[in-house]
Amino acid sequence: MHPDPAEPAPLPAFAGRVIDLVDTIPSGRVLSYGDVAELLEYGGPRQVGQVMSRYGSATSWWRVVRADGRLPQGHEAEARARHLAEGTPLTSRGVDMRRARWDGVGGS
DNA sequence: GCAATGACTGGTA
DNA sequence: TTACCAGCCATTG
Repeated sequence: MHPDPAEPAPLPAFAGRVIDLVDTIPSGRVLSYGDVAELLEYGGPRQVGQVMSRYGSATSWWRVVRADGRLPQGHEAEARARHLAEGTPLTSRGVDMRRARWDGVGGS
């Protein structure tokens, strides 16, 4: 293989997968951090959170929430506004996981 | 190479 | 119901 000198994005392998998957989440649906790690068959929820913290701004980060439906720590208000605009099922706590959780396959 | 970090999770009190 | 604790594991310093 030839090393490509024009590679400005030395992203960690995991980061690229996370961003790609998050970008695939349909509007109005969400995944938990643990779900993302499980679908990627790699790492864990903490690793997904770290990727979002660093590179999340480049994708629909608000569609990734905590397993209990709470919004990302430190971005609750902003995420909430995004979900309201997309029509995501919400509860008083955050996202209604029973209705908004995406299975990663397209099944409603 | 080693130690600490973190947009987490599930279980227990 | 809420609050706290230990485990988790790639990435970063």
